[in-house]
Amino acid sequence: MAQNNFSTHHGMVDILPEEAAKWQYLESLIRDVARSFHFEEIRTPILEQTELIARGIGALTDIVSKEMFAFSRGEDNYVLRPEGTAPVARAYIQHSLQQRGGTQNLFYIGPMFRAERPQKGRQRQFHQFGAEVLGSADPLADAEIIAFMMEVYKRIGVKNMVLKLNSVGDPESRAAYKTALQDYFRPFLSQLSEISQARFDKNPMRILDSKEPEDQHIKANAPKITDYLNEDCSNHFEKVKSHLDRLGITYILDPFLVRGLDYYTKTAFELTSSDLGGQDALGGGGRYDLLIEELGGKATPAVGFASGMERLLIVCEELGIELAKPKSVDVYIVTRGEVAQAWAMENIRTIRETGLSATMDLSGKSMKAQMKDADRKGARFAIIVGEDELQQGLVNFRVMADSTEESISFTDALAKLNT
RNA sequence: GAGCCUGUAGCUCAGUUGGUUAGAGCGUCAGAUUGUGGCUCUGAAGGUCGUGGGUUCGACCCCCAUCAGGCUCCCCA
Repeated sequence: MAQNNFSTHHGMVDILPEEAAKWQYLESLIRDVARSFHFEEIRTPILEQTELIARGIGALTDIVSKEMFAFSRGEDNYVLRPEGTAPVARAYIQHSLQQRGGTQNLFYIGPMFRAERPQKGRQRQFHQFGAEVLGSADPLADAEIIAFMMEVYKRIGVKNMVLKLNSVGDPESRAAYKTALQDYFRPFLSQLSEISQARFDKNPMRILDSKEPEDQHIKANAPKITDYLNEDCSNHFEKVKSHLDRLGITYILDPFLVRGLDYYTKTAFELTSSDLGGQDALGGGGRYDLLIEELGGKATPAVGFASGMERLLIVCEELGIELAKPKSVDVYIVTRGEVAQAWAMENIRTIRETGLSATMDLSGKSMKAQMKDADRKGARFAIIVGEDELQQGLVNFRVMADSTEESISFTDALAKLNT
């Protein structure tokens, strides 16, 4: 044991081989869904300019005000990206992706960073997969994004999910609503929780999001934003709902659903699971028609979602969904003596070239130990060679499952492997 | 950032009111089987008892701090 025990930083974990196999499965499933929806992958840097995140997500949000991993180097300010949408929007502008024509239907999978206090389902480095449709104001895009998200969970077999849907309106609708909300809450101001009181002036909509017990009965009768939507927002919302109905995607309307990022307009949604515990959001998203303009691009309507990989894994664990079968190797070459080791090192390539997986002992263990290793690795066949066999031009070909073994040429063994 | 709970081998856990060399199962490695896995038997390795202080003749056990994890908030993925 080393004297210095290094470990991962607070809230950051290693993904060990058994876990990594599950990740590979989930990632490939997500890629399959992306392929069938014909969304193209985009990979953006993990470090972005701090100002991009602050401007995109909103300086007053929790993420920007207290959860960023940021540092400076010379003149430049770096931040580990806390979410994926602002970077994708930045890339869209930087590379003039609208020039590719049509809407840009993009997806991503990757690590995100937020300096929150870790707990189950919440880490400082976590992973999201998400998708964006950039360049469409049509409710079709909202429906497509939600359908994409739901398809991932459907293919995995996740149950007990609730899709919450709301519209947070546009600036005009929101201004009217904000006034109505403040008028409603003002008489109760002293009874509200401290947090909610602080939100009263700047962002009264967030009061609706409160889980503080003293706020619940007060907010229960608060005006609903859906009653304050202007005609454009209202029509949009109705069309999103009817598209979802047509797709057979069930949802519940949650007039108090307010998301924590400033850039949302119109559609907002969140997918929650009762199998998650305290951190119950599997994913969420919405429309952000003003973000790209805010970041300096041409006004471009867009909609997207983001989902947590770790939370998806927790849900699968809770539901007993098997994500990864035990990995096994096709062929294990067991050797005795240096001549045989050298022969194996050279000829294992031939097996691999046929498309089968093959491995051998790399540490000079006894044959018994090699056999045990072959068993542990789930080898279907063992090819056992020593100097005697090599002199006769033969190998021992063993079928592990039934322990049958025959002495044949390596060429014949190769033929048998592929039957 | 706040409150509560937990922290003993790689893993899951024992450890008697504080009392000598801290245990088990699983796993790992080796032997029984001088060239052959899964079962069985035998043996070995593996622990600064999360870390650092303090109390005490003596601390895995009591106290404080700290780190890490869990739960509830906050908030989100």
